[in-house]
Amino acid sequence: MAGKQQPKRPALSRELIELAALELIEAEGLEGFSIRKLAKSLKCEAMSLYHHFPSKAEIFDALVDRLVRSFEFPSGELSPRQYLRALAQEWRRIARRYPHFFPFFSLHRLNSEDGVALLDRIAGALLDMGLPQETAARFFRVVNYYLIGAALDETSGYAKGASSLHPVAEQTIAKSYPFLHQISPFFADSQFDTTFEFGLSLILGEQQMKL
Amino acid sequence: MAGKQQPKRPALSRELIELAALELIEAEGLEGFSIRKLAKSLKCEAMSLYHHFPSKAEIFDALVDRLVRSFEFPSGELSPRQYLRALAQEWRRIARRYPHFFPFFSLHRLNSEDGVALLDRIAGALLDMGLPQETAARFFRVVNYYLIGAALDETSGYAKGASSLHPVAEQTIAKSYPFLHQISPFFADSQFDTTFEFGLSLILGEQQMKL
DNA sequence: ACCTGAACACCGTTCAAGT
DNA sequence: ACCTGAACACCGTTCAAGT
Repeated sequence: MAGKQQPKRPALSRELIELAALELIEAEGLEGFSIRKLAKSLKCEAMSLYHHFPSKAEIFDALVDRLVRSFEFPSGELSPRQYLRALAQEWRRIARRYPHFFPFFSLHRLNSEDGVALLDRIAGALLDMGLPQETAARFFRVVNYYLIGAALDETSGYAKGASSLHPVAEQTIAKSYPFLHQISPFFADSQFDTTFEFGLSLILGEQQMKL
Repeated sequence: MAGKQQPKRPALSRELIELAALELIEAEGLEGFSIRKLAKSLKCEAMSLYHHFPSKAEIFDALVDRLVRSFEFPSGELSPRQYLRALAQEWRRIARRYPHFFPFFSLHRLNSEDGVALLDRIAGALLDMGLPQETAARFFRVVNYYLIGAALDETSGYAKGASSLHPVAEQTIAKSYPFLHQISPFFADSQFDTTFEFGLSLILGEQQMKL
């Protein structure tokens, strides 16, 4: 009724741009993402986005923070091991929710305000378990190394990841690489959970390799 | 003496191009690399490179294979644990030799002929230790996850990696994030070796977390 | 066989301008 | 305040051509 004309689309906002960016990345991959495509998906000009973010890097930074803030801490009465397992599974959940963005996320230092808050809370949980500072620090990092490697494998690894342009055929492996062939069934996607738990139980000291 | 004119520079070859590419990547970073800059560093036109490699992706593939072939297996009388430690250190050596290229390397499946040969040889070593196929397979992957996470941290992590564009100041951490502040001295570069060995000893079953 | 230069379809970003 | 369009300095790659 008002004389004002209705806009064809909702006004842009950081929130809207971030959500569209994540969607685009998950649809097209990190390489397939561009500011210009993002603008198209939002039905605006590429330059309009610069009113809300000063650069592409700032958009990606905001996405890292968004993932960080989505981290949900376990609640309830949990033993230290149960708590650590829950943290690990939460990490995996985020990786699997954003498989294409995850490599960027995991190579990024978490030294923004949101990132530091997350790290501080995890550090607090480890110290709360009674671990000495040095042990807590080293263990924090060791578990993190494992989670990053595992999540990268799950999201961009064996089956889905960047392949060689000249991959060796399965039959060639069967014929010429007998050791790899013997163990390769356990490298299937369906084996991920079991392998992940195995490694976690080694690191958490619930089981020990006999070598 | 011959009538033939001397060329201003040696003829291009895959070898020459690969070495120059690695040098450029380590000098400028993965993002800073381009076919055009590579050509400039070789004093030729960008298009000349296409006579030797059909695409940029093929060059990167060749670099992955080059790193794979540079992997040196331990020799001499070694216990299983010593052998595994030597493999881990060799992985680290390569990561540190090519810190800028390493993230690309570690996100790439090793399913080229050279890659598969490397994986097969490592698989053979694990089976040789008497590990059952399933254990060998899962352990292979678990150690690999750890090595990838650790090497990424060492080459592009805490101190050197892609930072937030709005990093939190050290003093702010000291004031507002007490848990992180307590453990952060152990996150220094100088602590890498000790932390790395700690995690490795957990995974190799030489020591167990008490939680 | 080996290399070149112009051209094409993309990038991120600057700038000056429009409402 | 919010958005636009032309332009700039880059990309990887195709194509037709030069020796």
